[in-house]
Amino acid sequence: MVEAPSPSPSPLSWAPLIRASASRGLFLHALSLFARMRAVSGASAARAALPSVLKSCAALRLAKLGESLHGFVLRSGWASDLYTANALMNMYAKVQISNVYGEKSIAQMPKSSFFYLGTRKLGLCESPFESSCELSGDSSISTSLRSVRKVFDEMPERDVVSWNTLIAGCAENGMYGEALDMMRDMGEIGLKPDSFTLSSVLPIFAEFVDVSKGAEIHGFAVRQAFDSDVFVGSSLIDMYAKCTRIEYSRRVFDLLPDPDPISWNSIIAGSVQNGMVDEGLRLFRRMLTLDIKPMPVTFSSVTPACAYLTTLHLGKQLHGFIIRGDFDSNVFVASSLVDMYAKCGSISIARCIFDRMHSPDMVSWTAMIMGYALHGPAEEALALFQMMETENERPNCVAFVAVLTACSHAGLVDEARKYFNSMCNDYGIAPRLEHYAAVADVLGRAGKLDEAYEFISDIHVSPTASVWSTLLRACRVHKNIALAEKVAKQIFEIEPKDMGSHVLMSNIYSAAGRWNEAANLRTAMKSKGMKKQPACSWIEVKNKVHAFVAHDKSHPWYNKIIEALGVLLEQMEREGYVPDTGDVLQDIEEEQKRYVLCGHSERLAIAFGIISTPPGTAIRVTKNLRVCVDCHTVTKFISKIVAREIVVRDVSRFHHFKDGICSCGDYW
DNA sequence: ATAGGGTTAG
Repeated sequence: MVEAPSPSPSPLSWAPLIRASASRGLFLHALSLFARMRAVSGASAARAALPSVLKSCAALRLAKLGESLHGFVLRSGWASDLYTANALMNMYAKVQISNVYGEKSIAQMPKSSFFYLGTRKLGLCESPFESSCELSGDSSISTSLRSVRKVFDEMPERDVVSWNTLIAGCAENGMYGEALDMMRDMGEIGLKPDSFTLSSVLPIFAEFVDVSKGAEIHGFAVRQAFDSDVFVGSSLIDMYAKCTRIEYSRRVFDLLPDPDPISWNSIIAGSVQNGMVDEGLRLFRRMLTLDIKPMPVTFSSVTPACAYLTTLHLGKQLHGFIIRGDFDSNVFVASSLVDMYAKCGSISIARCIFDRMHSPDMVSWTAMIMGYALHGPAEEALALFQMMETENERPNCVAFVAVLTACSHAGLVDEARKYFNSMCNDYGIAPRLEHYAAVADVLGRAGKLDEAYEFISDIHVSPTASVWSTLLRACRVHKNIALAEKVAKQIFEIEPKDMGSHVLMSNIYSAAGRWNEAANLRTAMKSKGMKKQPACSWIEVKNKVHAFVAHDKSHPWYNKIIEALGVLLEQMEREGYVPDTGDVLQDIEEEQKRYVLCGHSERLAIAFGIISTPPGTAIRVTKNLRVCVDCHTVTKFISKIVAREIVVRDVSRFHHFKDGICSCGDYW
């Protein structure tokens, strides 16, 4: 990277050399050249090279060197130079400093590291740079920004670049109001916002999910013909995607004359995040066929699609790509892999990847803890949480969602209370609905229904239907009809068309033999025009996904599947299986109910898995609803009869069936 | 010469 020093160039030819290095990304080389130049020529020769030198400093995040260069600029009286001042602003926007310049006079800064560099062996940074790096905490971010502002304020003249640098600095530091005010201010003094300005402010509307303001910017971009700029285009795509207007994102993308890898990533990430995972995968494949090189971010955007679909074979293919591209050390990529393997049922592979990460961040820890929470071994989840705390990683609110979910899935009442209190008191995190829901769930499931009711009633923000419905489910388990009715009333007020709760309540009535009320509820559902989401299960066999809905005869193997189920049913009945028809909502004869149960989609998927794979192969099925009680029992029997491990992922967790036992301990 | 866009956990 660093070329052998050539004979000293004449004073005038240093600057172009330095500029060339910086523009090729050889920042360290640019700094070395600058140091050599300082050693052999006077200060005035440095002037033309300063913007590139400051840029290199910014790129390498060398705060102390940047400050001492600032001192050099002030002492030389070049602070009024437009390009130099712009570069200074940018430098402060990129590095982290601990004091605003001026508080400790920058002009008096020691002629430190970069003069020292000149006498060192030219080459890679050892001490001068490492010791000059400031690795301070969050509080210094706004400190740096105040220095950006100060340079800006003291400039004798400013151009669009000066304004854009300040606006971008504000936007990146969450000072959204200021950024937008400044965009208006620059317009008022006659400087028109350009494509740089727009791509800096558009993420603000993405963050605030303000599509109307974002669309105003889009209109302006179209009128000024900035909409073919890839930077503006990518932030427009992202803005619309974050505002759940993925169709607009797509239009912007399709109109981009020359999308770059980041534009591709914006549309792929947007599609996946909006649930259009197939489209996201299609776009990813198209990107590969167009020979556009994927980047680490591309993989962290696509991998969640496999996690969502439970398509382990696709996920493994992506993992292969990632390893071949040498992206697996990227934290974002590794975290998405941990999550993907956990959600595809391979918790042990997830753990391997997690253990090999050099510096897992909060997202990585949380993905792993959530993985255990979903699979059942709550001890592992709690142990990891504790390990994380001892490593001085500060859990955030999502990490607590994960650990509370682990408690709730394992019925650990005391631990749930402990973590909830620790979150509020030790970490000062305001509990959100997800936290209340997890604690209410575990209380309710433990039979402490009244305590759960009080707990939810105490929530200061208004609880959503989903928080109450955890309690409704507990009421069903503990057969408390009075409380169930009270809870259902609350739910139907908030969410009159909540399907799951109607079904649950109707089941509660049916189970108690109160057929009239159950029937009334069903009539009400019909009159509200509610349609039950069809239950669907799918399974991967030989890298192909087979999907089943209840009583779906469309699968080519349907007859074989029913035949196999019949054989299994006979064996089960010999071993003492009695159908539990409590979950069958319809008011029909018992014999018909049994028939309904037999058609449940996960049974079709499991039976298909058994007859289409060699004996002993584990079977992995995913279902879009919760497993019903009877299917859970049946699957336990089947796992024993055919001596197979059966892994079922339903909407809330994984069930690992083996030898007639399920990892959830029949608690879900 | 100096400035800009996209990513992972719920």
